[in-house]
Amino acid sequence: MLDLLGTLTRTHTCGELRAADAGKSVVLLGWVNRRRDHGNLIFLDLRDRYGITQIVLDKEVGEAAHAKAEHSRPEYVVAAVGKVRLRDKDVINPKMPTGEVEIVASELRILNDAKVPPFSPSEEAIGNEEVRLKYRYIDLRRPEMQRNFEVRHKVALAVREYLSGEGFFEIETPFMTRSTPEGARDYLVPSRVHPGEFYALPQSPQLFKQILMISGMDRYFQIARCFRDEDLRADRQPEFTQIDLEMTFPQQETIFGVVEGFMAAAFKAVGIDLPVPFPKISYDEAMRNYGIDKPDLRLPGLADVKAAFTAENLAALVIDPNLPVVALRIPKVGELSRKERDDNKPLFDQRKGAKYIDDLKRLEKGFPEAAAKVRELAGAEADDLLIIVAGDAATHIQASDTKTPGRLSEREIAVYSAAGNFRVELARKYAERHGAFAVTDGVVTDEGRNTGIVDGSKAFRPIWVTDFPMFEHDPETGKWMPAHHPFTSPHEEDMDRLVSDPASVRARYYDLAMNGLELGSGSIRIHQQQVQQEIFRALGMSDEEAKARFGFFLEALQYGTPPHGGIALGLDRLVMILAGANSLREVIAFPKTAKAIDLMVDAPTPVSEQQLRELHIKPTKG
RNA sequence: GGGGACGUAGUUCAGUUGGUUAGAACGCUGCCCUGUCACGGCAGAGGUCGCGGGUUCGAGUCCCGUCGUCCCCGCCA
Repeated sequence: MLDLLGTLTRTHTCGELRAADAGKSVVLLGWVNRRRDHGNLIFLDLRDRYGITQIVLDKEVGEAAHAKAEHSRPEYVVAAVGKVRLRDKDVINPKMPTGEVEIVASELRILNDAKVPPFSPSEEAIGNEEVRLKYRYIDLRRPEMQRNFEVRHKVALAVREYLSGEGFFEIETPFMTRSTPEGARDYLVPSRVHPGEFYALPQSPQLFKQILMISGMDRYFQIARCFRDEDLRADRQPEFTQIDLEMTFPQQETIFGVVEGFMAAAFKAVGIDLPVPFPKISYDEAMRNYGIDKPDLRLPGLADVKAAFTAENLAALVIDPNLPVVALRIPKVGELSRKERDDNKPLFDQRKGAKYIDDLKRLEKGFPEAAAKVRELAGAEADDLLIIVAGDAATHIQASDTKTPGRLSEREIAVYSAAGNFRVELARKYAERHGAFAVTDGVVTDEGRNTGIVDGSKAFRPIWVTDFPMFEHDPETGKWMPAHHPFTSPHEEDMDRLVSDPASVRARYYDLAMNGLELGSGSIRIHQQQVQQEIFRALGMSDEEAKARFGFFLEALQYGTPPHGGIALGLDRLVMILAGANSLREVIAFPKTAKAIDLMVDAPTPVSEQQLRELHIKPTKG
């Protein structure tokens, strides 16, 4: 028989009572975390979002309350009425913030019972994610998850406060909008009123926010839900949240300043000092130094070691002398065994004509001078893992190595990115040995938040990546594709080469990367209608097609569009980094599986014939 | 669309060369216990070895298919 709450009111949370509260009469409400039954003496650990407090049920103090405790079980919801008592010195629990006190309960009410849960929120590690997602309400009771959502809340709040203080208005844009197929696939919403027609869920509020600039809103932001119907990854969910902003009359640096401001504020809100401004690197430099456009600065970059080899050396090693020769170095990993090297083979992408040398001992035997020079150029310590990556002279691959002065060729990029990806894979695999990733784990702790600001300069390494190429060449279609989105402005001094030499055109486009993760992208937009049309043409889009897809926008551009620009940052990814999590699912309350299923509500599902008829939809399958 | 890992009790996992009645820990149930905090002690319950088919005298174990979860490539302007 369950008890009624009646007029009982919570006086304290389960995390706040301390020695100074001794003697107070209190009412605590929460879930039974654990029960320790000693016969005539029972301990209940009562848990809520704020912590755990021990309740003592002594048969001699209250027989009825003691009997209730005998019947209570983990996850029962109970009310404890009693007095705060200082614990004797020898039974103080130093591991708990409330460990100096306990509640001597005179009354215990069982407000609700609970089935035996498939796993306990009091367990440290739960492995089975399927079960966690199905019983998400139990999973979310775990202190770790509650902490993650506290971080998420604080970050979002700090961003809002900061941007508001900088004059940004938070403005909502529609969820049901027009399909403008660009990059990702749209989620479509059928219209009942307009047979055969569909709304689309926004992939981002891109065009709306640009139109808000045309509208003279000056500074806009939104913590916006976005939808993309693409395959999932650990860091990609079909619906996700972006910190989206746009402003009128910015220079690139103006936007960097705003982002650095709210990032610092967000980190400060969870107790971390994030130094500003963030370093900057051009796309080309990023490729040369890290082999990737989202560099992880927690580990050393690539070193150019071509100078270590003579032409004869390169020929003997079957290395293409016209392509880069670089060394990747991971500290403290040490020399790899034969077996380890074999195991690592699949981690290297050999498809694009790159090769690597990971047996430095053998290189030292055959080419002692070159090997010594490589070590020197790479700045390698004795216990560093050192691997050389170069172009394979024996592979003839179909890739353009036409060189635009000042830009990297496709083949050069292939070698750099093979090295860069290998570096990332190995760094992840040997994370325990080099220890550079461990710092982020547990930086956001209760201790950190309570004792002041922690120095985050080593654990969190943001970097701006700038000057991306405007176009990418698609080898399959032979067309030039926008490297990013087609509303990005080219550099003013590159404009005249839009048609004559598209590969050399730089975009006023920038990414913010942190710890090897792309946190966000933005750009200075095109604000002149003619330029926008030229870009569409350069992309092989006819004027008619452009008009059909973006006519409303091209029209809007003609009514006094100010120069404008902005950025969108993934809130989920940001919180994931702060929480030290390795999946977005840890920081999204109700996420989807890799197959885009919600295991708790079981979505998607078929719908009734009736619903389909009303929407004028006839499925071809199922 | 492709590659890889995994799937055994509620949970985490073990299960040898294919061989008797499939095990452990935690959890769960009952009894005992007044200072535990991962309480302890005794007793007990709990299994379609993901599912389907095949090979075999015999399959958790081998083969084929299928489903599910995770990771990666493609994809994600």
